[in-house]
Amino acid sequence: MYQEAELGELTRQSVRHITLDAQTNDVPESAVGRFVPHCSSCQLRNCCVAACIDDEHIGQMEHLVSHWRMVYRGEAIFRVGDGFHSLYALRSGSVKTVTDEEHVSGFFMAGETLGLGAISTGEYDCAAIALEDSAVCVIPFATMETLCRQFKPLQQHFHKMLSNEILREARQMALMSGTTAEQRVAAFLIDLSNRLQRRGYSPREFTLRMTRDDIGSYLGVKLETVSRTFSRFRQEGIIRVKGKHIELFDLDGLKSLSN
Amino acid sequence: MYQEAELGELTRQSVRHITLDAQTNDVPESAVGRFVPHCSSCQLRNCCVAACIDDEHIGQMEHLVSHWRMVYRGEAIFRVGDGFHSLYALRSGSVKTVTDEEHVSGFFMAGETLGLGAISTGEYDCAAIALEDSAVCVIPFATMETLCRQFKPLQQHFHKMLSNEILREARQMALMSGTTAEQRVAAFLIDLSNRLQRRGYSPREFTLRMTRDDIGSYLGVKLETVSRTFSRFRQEGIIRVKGKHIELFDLDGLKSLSN
DNA sequence: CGGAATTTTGAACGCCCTCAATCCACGTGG
DNA sequence: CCACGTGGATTGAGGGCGTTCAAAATTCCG
Repeated sequence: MYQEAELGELTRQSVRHITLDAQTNDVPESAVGRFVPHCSSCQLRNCCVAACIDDEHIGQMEHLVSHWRMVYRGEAIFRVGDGFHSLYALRSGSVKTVTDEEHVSGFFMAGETLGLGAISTGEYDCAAIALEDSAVCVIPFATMETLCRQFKPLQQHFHKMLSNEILREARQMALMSGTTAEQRVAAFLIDLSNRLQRRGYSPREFTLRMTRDDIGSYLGVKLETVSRTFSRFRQEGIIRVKGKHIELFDLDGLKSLSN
Repeated sequence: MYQEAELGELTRQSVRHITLDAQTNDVPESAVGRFVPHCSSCQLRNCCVAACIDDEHIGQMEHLVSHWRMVYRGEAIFRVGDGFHSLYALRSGSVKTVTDEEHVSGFFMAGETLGLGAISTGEYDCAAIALEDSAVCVIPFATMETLCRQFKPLQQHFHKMLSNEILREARQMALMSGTTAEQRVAAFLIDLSNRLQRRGYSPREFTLRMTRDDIGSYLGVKLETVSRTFSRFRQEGIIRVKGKHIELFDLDGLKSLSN
């Protein structure tokens, strides 16, 4: 039995502690939890920023995360051009990143980190938009650098996180160069399936949190092409799609299509 | 007056010091300079790994670079699957990176760093092939991490280098999504022009070190399309191409075409 | 329950790819 | 010095895949 892919327990039991920010923008500001979360008891500890720290030192990592924050569906964690001060570790929910020119550059789920592209310029190069109600841990970057100088395992893990983002994008570039729409859509579904499985969800049945337009933008094709490809896969008995709900009947078939 | 874009002086005056590696592979091994290069007197100091270090501490950075190495045209600095131990700072010449599936993922010139994608997995995810006779500084990664824990400016600069690579690829992905072949080729030429200008070369006239096939793979189009686009630009009086030699008559025109 | 947003499906078009022939630059050897 | 070979570049013709435009169906959400 797999757990349902929805807003995690952790965030919900803390909702009563939320304090609303007084200086709000014209845009409705998200609720902000001012209580420091506990990495040591976090369910995501194994796949998150602190994945490298052993039990002995995990206590010292609590300083890494200043607080956490709720982001409701459609709201932005950060926008293009915002000053960069923090990384964001996604605690629950899912998020897309979008460039200035409306190009979707990535989809993120629990345990993954947002904002790595902003380090070099000092401002975010893309906007991070919640695809469903989500919770993020706020990691002040200055603190991260300080701790990285003190804890070698954290430093090494952080370097791997950065490098991994480079790899992810390199793979995406290769995918978008010289492949058909069918291959891209198949690879997209396989990728989602893998990442959900690693988090304890079913790899064969899940809910797409993004629109066809988002998927198309991410894959470099039009939304109609995504829809048509889904339909073709369904006619071939490989998948079942009903709106955002999707079932993968033939994972191996999809994998062979993605090459 | 711009200097000619060719093998730099620095490497040539050191050629007499080259010692050939005794344990060579079946592949002819490149010459290896065993003498530690001097960052403090390097012409590339401003754009390279040690760009962040002030005069007071530059002496301590010499330990960062263990030695340098010649790589002749067509030779590999590293290959896919090779164990990752070092980063490579390109000292002179130019290099392309190629994935397993023959996809060209990047072109590099003097001062730029190769191998950042290998940190996360411990092996290189692409091959680095010299497009002309080139020289690279070898930077053992363990040393880099140690020095990053000791020198905050170096740590910050290194993080920016990693982040910058993320940005570069994100821009490339955006370029390859929803743009015409014409826009891609124009953007490619503008990018090359900018990077050459920053290095003191002419932004309006230079030599393409890579083939049309390389360019096409990098941009996600076929080599014939690259050739045709060059020809069209020439007919419109925007550029002049003769083989690998290229002149950009109308930089502003190209820039407006790339959007 | 109602209206907007999203998705699906159809038909025609166009950009880029494929296949193929020719041309050109360059290095090699006769 | 030129003939020759080879890899790269150019150009043409035709076809296919994804786009564009459009309309209908469905889903989602307040």
